[in-house]
Amino acid sequence: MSTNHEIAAVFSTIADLLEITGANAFKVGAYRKAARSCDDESRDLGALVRGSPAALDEIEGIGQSTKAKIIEFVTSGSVQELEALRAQVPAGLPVLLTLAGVGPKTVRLLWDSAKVTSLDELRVALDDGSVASIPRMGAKTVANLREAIAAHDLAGSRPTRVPLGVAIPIAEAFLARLQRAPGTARAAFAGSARRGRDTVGDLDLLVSTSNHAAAREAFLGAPGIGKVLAQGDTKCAVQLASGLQIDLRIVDDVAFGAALLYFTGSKDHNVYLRERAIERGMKLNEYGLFRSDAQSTRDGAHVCIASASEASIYESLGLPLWPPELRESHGTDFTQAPPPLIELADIQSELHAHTTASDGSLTIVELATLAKSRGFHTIAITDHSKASAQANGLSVERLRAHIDAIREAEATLDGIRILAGSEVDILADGRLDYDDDVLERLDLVVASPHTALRQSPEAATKRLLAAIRHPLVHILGHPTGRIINGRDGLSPDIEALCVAARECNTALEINCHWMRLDLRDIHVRTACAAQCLLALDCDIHSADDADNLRFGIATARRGGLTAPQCVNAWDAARLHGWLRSKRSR
DNA sequence: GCCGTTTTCGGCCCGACTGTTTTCAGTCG
Repeated sequence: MSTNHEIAAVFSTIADLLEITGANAFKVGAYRKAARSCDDESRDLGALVRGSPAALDEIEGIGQSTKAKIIEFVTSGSVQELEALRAQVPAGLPVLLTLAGVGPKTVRLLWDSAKVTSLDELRVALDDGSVASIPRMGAKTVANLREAIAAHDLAGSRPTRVPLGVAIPIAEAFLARLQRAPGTARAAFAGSARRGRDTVGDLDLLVSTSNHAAAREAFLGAPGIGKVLAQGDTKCAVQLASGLQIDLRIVDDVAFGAALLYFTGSKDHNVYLRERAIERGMKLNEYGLFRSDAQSTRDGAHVCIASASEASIYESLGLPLWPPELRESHGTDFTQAPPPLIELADIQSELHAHTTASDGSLTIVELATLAKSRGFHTIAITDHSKASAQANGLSVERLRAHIDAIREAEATLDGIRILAGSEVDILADGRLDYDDDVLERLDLVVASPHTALRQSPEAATKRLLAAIRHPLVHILGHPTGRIINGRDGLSPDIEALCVAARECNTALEINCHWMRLDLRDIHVRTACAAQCLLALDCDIHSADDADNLRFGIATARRGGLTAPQCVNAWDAARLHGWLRSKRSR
């Protein structure tokens, strides 16, 4: 776990414990926000404390108290206030907060009235009737508690967040149902999926319709639903058998923009917009932007200032329209124009693809045809190098023959450049898996770490810097090697990598596969600030992999990437000029 | 606990659904 995650966990735990003790809700919220900020911070907090602690002041939601605790944690390994809270609250209580429908008030009530201090004691208290004897604890609540415990036991080792690439197809299947329902005007997914986060905690769907009941029925009648969590006239929530929760909001079409804005978030961005509305004598909710003295419900739509589109609401608040991917709180100044983020249509080449020669399922010609069908001007064939034996990596002899085959394929196909490349292993010590005389013969070299992914941050930084600085390397492939919900991968000093990449004109890859998304969003932010080149590649092993580009684009946009900084968005002349610049011949 | 174009105190987004209640508290997003 990184230092940032550890500190976030400290603040999150403090928030949980404070909440159970009945502390001021705004104080609890401040700790939760501090936790989010630490998790989202791209710089290593440990390094900041040791190098430039004043920089902590720039982090949104970090004030004097939380800053002192960050320093305390980094220098001593613990936080006194957390230890003091732990002494007050039984260790087994916070887990009760994770039960569905159970919040701090309920935990406190169970603790005070039934002497419950752990999940096991709650089970006993439910069985012996002591929970049922508590005021306001009726039969239904007892049943819900039992179910929540069962769900908690079942969830067990299941990751709580679902990869974007798994969530989006589910969202789109639901949207297709909603779009077929009578009365539906518009349907969209919102929430963190629309903001393009690499994983989502749940799915947020929105439908505008003249027939709320039909939309609700279409939603609740979808296959795969394990449990209905809520069903009202404007809001429904279900849990799929897989555990994924899906929330649906149903609104009239006139409020679609306001609802989309509200449901897209982030939470912090909603608070920002709503506070800005208040400052200007207005009120913002999911039905629209209203004069603050006006009726704010759906019935008051006739006096609303803006509601049909997100753009109209931003404009009425005196703000430019911000893309969903940037609606987070990183100290962004939302009064300024957002950067012109890269789009799917900007991508003109694929520079990381595997054939049947190593571990891909397509031939050279099939890959080239696929790239051509996408309107690309260039595809690079980059099969694995010899060290990746598990992926049938190519020996030098096989690589030589492969290069010939690629040249031959290019001669037979019009309208697409086919580059002879390789995804070369970066060995644990930073050396590459082919000698320079072999690399020199390739049009393009992607250097990637595949093994020794648990080495120290220092060793990883040294290893990756060597690859970035290698004069024959064009792209550093999936730099950390992380697999979402699978392995953490390397934790190199990303800022150092970005600075070196800029100096050497080497691109850092955003691997678009939804299991990787590596670099991740916060790393891309660092890369954009350092103005180094980035590559957006699908690491194609089969035809479907090309569809992962959207996920990489989302990650790139979250990092603030614009087209000129992405080598795949360059026209052929510029791209090939850059590739040749790393070859002496 | 954080924050500032009505600043160093006094605020802090807003609404839906559920369960247990005869008007609301708790939870959630």
